[in-house]
Amino acid sequence: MLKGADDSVMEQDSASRHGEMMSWDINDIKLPQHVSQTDWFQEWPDSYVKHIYSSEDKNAQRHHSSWAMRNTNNHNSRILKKSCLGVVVCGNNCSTLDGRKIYLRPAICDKARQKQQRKCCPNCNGPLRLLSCRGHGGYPVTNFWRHEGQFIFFQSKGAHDHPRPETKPEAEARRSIQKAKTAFSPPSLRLKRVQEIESLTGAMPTQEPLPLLLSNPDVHMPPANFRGHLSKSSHEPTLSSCSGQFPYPRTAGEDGGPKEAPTWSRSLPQHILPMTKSGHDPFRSDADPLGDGSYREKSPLTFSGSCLSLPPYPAPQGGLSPMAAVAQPHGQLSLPPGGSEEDRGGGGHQACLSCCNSDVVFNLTHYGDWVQTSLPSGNGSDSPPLWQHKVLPQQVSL
DNA sequence: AATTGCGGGCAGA
DNA sequence: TCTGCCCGCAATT
Repeated sequence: MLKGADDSVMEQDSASRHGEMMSWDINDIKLPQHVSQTDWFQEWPDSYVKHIYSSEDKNAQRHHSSWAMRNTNNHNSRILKKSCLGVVVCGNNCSTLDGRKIYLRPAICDKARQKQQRKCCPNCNGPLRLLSCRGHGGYPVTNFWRHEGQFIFFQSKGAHDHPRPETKPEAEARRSIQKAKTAFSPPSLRLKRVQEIESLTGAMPTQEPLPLLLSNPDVHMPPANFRGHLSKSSHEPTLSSCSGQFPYPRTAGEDGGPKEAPTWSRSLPQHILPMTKSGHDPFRSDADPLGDGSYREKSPLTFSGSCLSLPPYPAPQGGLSPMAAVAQPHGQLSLPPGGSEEDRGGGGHQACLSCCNSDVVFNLTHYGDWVQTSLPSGNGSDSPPLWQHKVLPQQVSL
């Protein structure tokens, strides 16, 4: 009987907690003031979810999202509204050799986005196309942020009907790579340098993380609510988050994420660059590789990290390195007929070096170098996970 | 150079 | 009145 009573109490607690967490709307005059537990920051909120973050949460303070969200004027200064810009895809719908799609992050600024769309697909040089978000009744998914006291209320309306774009750090890194590309020596010289380094080390040189976003049908993305089932104490320094799922846990049982992954989640881009540029970001490496605070704007020759590994040299069978896959300037690499894209990896490393865009190759190398070495504690806002290199590439799965 | 937030203004439902 | 969207501005990164 006592147990039954306890269960009843627990159920009531659960129900009240659920109500506390969910029975509000961002437009309510009065939002819950007594929140027993706040949520862990969600990088990829999707569907009609609500979250209550601590006002101490730096990500929440800055209204971050890994979706490309632009500010939208809703004529309400109390509620910040953002709408999704979708994802930039290749107009040729090209795939890399291992079947990945190109999913770039739309620039937030209109001007920058127009400029971005005039550029070419990094994989096939084809035109880029903005795939608009239409997940909210034909309109873009909207996110709402509202600061109330010690809490920051978040509400998402609509389910993204497009793949995830690369994250902001990835996009920034990609831009810096492109800058470096134009600033440095001509491709022929770079290629030579790559080959020289390879001959010395037996491995690709490490330069910049490759932020190019690719989808990999073979990579299973955990459901959107996966993160919600991680307990705060269960954070192993796993590499699973390298797939783009930020390993932030949410209070157990509070996940407001979608119950099912959207259909396109099977081809979600593989977010391979879990670094971010500021200390409040979950993947910021507090161990600045340079130790001088130059984390954000690294020299193209400095080491950085990501979670994507290159296969041991030479490239193993069955998997052209993502870099090599990306590095085909003329689109589909001419390959022996008959092989599937997944089968084209054999010798890809060298094939890449011999025929692909050496700029990209040069930037490819150290995917998988970074590993999460510590995990958030407390509310997660003060102790972001630390990412440090290096991990043997073999330890990192693609 | 790009992001972010704010706010004016317009149009359609 | 609400919503979506365009635009420009200023501060920040």
